[in-house]
Amino acid sequence: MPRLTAAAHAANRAALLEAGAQAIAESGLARARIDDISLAAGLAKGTVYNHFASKEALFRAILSEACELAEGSAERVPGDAPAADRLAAFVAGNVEWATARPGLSTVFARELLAGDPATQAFLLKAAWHCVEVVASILAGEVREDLPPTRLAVAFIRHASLLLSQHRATGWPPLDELPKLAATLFLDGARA
Amino acid sequence: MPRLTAAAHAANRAALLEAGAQAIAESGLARARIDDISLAAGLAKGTVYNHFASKEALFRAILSEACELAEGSAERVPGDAPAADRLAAFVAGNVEWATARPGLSTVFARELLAGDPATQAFLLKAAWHCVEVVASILAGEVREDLPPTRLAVAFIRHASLLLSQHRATGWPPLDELPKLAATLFLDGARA
Amino acid sequence: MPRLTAAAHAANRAALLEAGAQAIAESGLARARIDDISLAAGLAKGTVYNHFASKEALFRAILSEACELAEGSAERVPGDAPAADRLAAFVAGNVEWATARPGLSTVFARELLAGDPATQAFLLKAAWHCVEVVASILAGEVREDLPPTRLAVAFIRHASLLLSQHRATGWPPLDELPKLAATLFLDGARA
Amino acid sequence: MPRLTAAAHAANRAALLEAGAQAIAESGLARARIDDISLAAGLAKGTVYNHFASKEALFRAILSEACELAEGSAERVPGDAPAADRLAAFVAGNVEWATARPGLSTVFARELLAGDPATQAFLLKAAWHCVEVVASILAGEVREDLPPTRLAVAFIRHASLLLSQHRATGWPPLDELPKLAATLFLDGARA
DNA sequence: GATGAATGAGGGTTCATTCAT
DNA sequence: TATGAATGAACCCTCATTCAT
Repeated sequence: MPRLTAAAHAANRAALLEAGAQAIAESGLARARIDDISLAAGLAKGTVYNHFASKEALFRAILSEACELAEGSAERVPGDAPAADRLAAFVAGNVEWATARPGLSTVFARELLAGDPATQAFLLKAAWHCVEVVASILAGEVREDLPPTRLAVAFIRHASLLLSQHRATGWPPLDELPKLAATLFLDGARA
Repeated sequence: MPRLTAAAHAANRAALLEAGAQAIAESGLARARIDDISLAAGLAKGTVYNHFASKEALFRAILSEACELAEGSAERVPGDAPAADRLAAFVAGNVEWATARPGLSTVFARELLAGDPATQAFLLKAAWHCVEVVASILAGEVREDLPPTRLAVAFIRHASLLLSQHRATGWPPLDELPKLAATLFLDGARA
Repeated sequence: MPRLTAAAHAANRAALLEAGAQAIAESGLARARIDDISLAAGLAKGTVYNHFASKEALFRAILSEACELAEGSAERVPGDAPAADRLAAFVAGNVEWATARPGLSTVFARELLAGDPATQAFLLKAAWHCVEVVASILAGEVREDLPPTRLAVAFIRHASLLLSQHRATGWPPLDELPKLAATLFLDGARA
Repeated sequence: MPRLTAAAHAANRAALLEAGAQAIAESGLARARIDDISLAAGLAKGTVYNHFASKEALFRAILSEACELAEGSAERVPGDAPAADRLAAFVAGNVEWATARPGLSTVFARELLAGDPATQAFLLKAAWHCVEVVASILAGEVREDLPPTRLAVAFIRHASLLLSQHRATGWPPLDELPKLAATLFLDGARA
């Protein structure tokens, strides 16, 4: 008989995930401090360990949550539209949660773009449905010498790259980003 | 101070840069240990501090060296060739030193793709000539709505992304990578 | 308060004492965890503190229970028998409860043999009747230069030592232990 | 080329062993603090880890040193004397270093008398020569039903017990302890 | 300049204890 | 009274940096 309602427990967990994502986004996993994370979540340090076995486990949970959001974006891609629109819809879905959860998406993007091999493998496995959806959009659409699954991974990372460039420089504007990502990838930048 | 000593000093510094790049490539800046770096360079821990004021300074020096190599690649781009070939030549030059110095290029790519804003700014400033060369190749070639300098940065990061994907998965093959990077970027993946 | 509740309360307390003794026997006081103890007793962590003010208090209660069992053994020593038999009977009584309560007796023996001075003083005070009974058996029986009370303490610890050696190595066999303890102590090991 | 002479290094190590033994004797392994130990040795906390991989490793080194001293006592036992005198000489040798190194001998005795099985096994292995020497003294001297090696272990622990009783109560006096230990064990306490 | 032992701030993790339910 | 999530003090260990040799 838990003394805490399931809702309260989930709220604490969510607060820790959010605070953890923000701290890790700012400082990286190694320099983010458990103490800061728990305080930012309005909890004491020890409470972190009631929810996650270790800092590393918290980190994995953050990545998993990001993957779930990405999977959600993949699921909402319309089935019957031109390839460019479907790709743009996928990106737009991701931009949406990335805007709502900047810390989370920063951590996700960093690991997707530059994480160590084990973490990248973890991400791709956890978000494999995204890869499949993108690959199915690309299949039949792209040059025959380009393997669709590889290309799907490249596209997802390419979109992350543009989002990170938006964050650093303001370009491309967020509302044009999905379409630009899709167009650049499918048709290139040539005039 | 005799010349030989100066040569030895430079050799030690180079060894530290290389060992530092490898260690940071493997473990990240925070987890790379000065002790391991100095040992891998065949020197004692304290010697690191005769060459660099701090771990952070060593890190900056590593990034600077990578930027110099990138600048070298930019300088060797032919002046009179189709845009795609010139872009590919720039990428090929970078692939070349990246192959010879995998640790160095891994650190460079990681920071270029996912470094914190200050580090990205440092890199772009140190390798600004690369951006200008790429921008000059793109200028007049690309759609009018795409700002060449922004696009140049995007291209450089895009090429880094493909190199990192090659390292993780073997695709794209190294010999096709420069051309693929240029073509994808200019013309897209469409069949 | 109804009788049944009181019985349940006592049962809980007994379960905590037994679980505590086992955990402390295995891991020592410092490393035994309240959480494990309460779980092993089929209760929640907080309940421990409804019965004992602190881990230290639980530990004292465990020692007290062991002392009560030892006192019981002392009381059942026959009054009219040769000294060796009476000593052996005392040891046999202790072996009996030690067999039934291995955790408890392990904790007791450890503190008796190697506890800090305060704990040893606590034990001797709580089991002083044992010392008196053994001393009264020894009085008049042993060499004049040996103070009976000191010697009684030595005998009790000596018997504990043999029991601990039995547990570690299987020797001496449990059924011979009481007699061996008494004989060794009174008559020595000489052929 | 070490910057520290071997002597200075050994002195630091010895200081840490002594300080560690004292701290562990007082508080037990679990409650002894590395910080206190290093300060008592006149060094900083981190220096402990230049000599020992962990608190546990320091503890093992302390036990090993005690075993070496015990082995030394065993080696100095005269070869041609009555069994009781040889046993007493062994005990006297141990009393000697125990007097000089009270912390060390307290830790040793605690583990010998009440350590967990793994630690007891470690001690007996490291001080096995002691057991052999005592067993060879006892062989042929004791009743046939008593296995000499088991009995040797019992004797060594019995002597430790008397030493611990001396420390707690002042009895037996230190100068009589070796003879008393040998006589009690061989001939018993009977008048 | 090179060395490497010493330093000590820093932070992850544990777990006895509390207290609202 | 029983519960168990929250708490935060405590402590081991790491490792960048210093500095005497």
